[in-house]
Amino acid sequence: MSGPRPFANALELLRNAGLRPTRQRLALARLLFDQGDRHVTAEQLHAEVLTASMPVSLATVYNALHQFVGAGLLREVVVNPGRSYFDTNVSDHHHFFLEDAGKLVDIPGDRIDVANVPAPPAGTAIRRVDVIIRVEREPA
Amino acid sequence: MSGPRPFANALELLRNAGLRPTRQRLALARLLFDQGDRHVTAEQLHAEVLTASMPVSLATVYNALHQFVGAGLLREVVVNPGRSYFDTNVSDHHHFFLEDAGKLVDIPGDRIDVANVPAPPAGTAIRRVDVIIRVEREPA
DNA sequence: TTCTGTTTTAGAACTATTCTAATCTGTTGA
DNA sequence: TCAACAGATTAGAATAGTTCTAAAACAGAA
Repeated sequence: MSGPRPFANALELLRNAGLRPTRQRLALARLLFDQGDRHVTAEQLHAEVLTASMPVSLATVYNALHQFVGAGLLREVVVNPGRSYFDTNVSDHHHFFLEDAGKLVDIPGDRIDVANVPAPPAGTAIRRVDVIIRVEREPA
Repeated sequence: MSGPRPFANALELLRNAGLRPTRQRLALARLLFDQGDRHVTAEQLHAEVLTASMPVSLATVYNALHQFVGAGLLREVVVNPGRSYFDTNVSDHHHFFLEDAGKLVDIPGDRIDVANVPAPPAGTAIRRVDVIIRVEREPA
């Protein structure tokens, strides 16, 4: 009865995804989905859930993140070698990547046009189009 | 006097980039630039240079790849967490990424249109726009 | 409750990459 | 030509992020 959430609560969200609503997954789902759109790394989320006095192991954080991606609740964004971001916004959109700060900023799908996409190589089908606009601190 | 190369030879290419033309860098530059456009990982290039009976340490391969990127001879493409690709095509273009095979395929810059790019966040300037079209083996 | 399959966990293992400190090499200038 | 020095290379250790393993804990069904 308060925020604009796609599901009534984390429990229902997990049930809909066919994931058993364990304490750990509930805690993680709440952190991820009870705020607006977020871009988190596994380490960040792990730190948050520990701070929230709900100890969850790092392995479980990774497991849950991947299960959420598999269930379409989360999207993995790759911008940096050796570190994955998980995006709670799974609608059609793209990203600014602030290289200095290591931060992602959403660009709504309708705020950018990608046209004339050539046909994919023979025997393959397009799964997704990712546009990443890398920005840097403006030279003084 | 044979192939279509942007520089007469690896030696001149390194000199122009302000890099001392050592044996190792010459060997790597030849492998990278004497063929057409390539997308290699550090490990792949290391394996190639060893096969070519010119032992070069992995650390040197990484050093050289980064120096080549810094000199604008190479471009780093990030599509996978935990593995970098280096692209010898530094002109304006984009990529198909064949997820099953882990292969990159160039899309010439003029074969795709990215329009209406929104203004970058305050205080930042666009450094590069990357379009990655992820494709998968066509479902049978 | 008890049972069963799933989930969680600590810690080890793994992969890609970077660092370190010693050795070597290319270039410069005498 | 050669000495000297800055820069480059190297093996191996170290690091970061992630995945794996095997054992213990748990959720849900009966």
